[in-house]
Amino acid sequence: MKIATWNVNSVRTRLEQVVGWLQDNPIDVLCLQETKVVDESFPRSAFTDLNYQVYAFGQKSYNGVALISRSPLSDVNVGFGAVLPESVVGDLDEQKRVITGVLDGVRVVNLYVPNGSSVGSDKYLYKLHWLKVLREYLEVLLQQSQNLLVCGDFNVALEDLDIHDPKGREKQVMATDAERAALRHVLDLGLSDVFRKFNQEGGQFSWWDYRTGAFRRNAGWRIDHHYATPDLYERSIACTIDTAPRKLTQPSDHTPVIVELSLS
DNA sequence: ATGGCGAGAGGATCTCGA
Repeated sequence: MKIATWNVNSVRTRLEQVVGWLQDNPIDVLCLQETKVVDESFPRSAFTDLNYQVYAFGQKSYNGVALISRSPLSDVNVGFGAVLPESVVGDLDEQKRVITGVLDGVRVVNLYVPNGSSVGSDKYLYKLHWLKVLREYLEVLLQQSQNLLVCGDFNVALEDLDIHDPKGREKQVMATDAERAALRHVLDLGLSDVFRKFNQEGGQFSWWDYRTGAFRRNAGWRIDHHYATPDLYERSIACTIDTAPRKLTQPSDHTPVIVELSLS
């Protein structure tokens, strides 16, 4: 089973590239983030024409996640509110950042973690709170299934190895100790970074700023991740970053990360 | 320290991303 995560920065603007990539890479589930479109306007037919199923959870202008799956998914649900009480979720589901479904006994959780804007800002505090609630959310999912693949745009670089230039990173959003601690607390539930099982090198990134020619300089960050529960982690046989879409004209600033699981 | 670039909404120039 192959699953990919890709922050496309508007699925409508990127539609031709996403469909083209899917034709070249016929994977089982494609997890999209930053679709930036309400569900009624999601370009479904572009995917259903390729015999993929579409499950979308979007909003106007911002955020938005979707699952594009070759086979129908079971038990699809959206938002933290699907499993957590309103007293915990509050208004967090107003931003569409969570969608999940099950394929062949694997629960795929597709996340778009808040960016956090700048350290100490309201959005930064929102991000830290969101990660706290994420832990509670995954804790409930783990009671239902021992096979979780949690992927998406985490907007956190866990190690200095995941940043092209970690100098001054403690003042930099996506790399502060508080963000790393919040994500590690989530992972302490028993989730492991599949990419690092196969690759311990630096210089391996999934996002490059549009500005200052960052991609040409490989001045990137590895912030798009696949995390797996122990059995799935054991069964993972590859995890790769495909930089090809980032080289196209008018690209997303992120590129796909693909995981392969051997479930036989 | 600041801005660089790009998308969406709306119809000039904002907000937001990371």
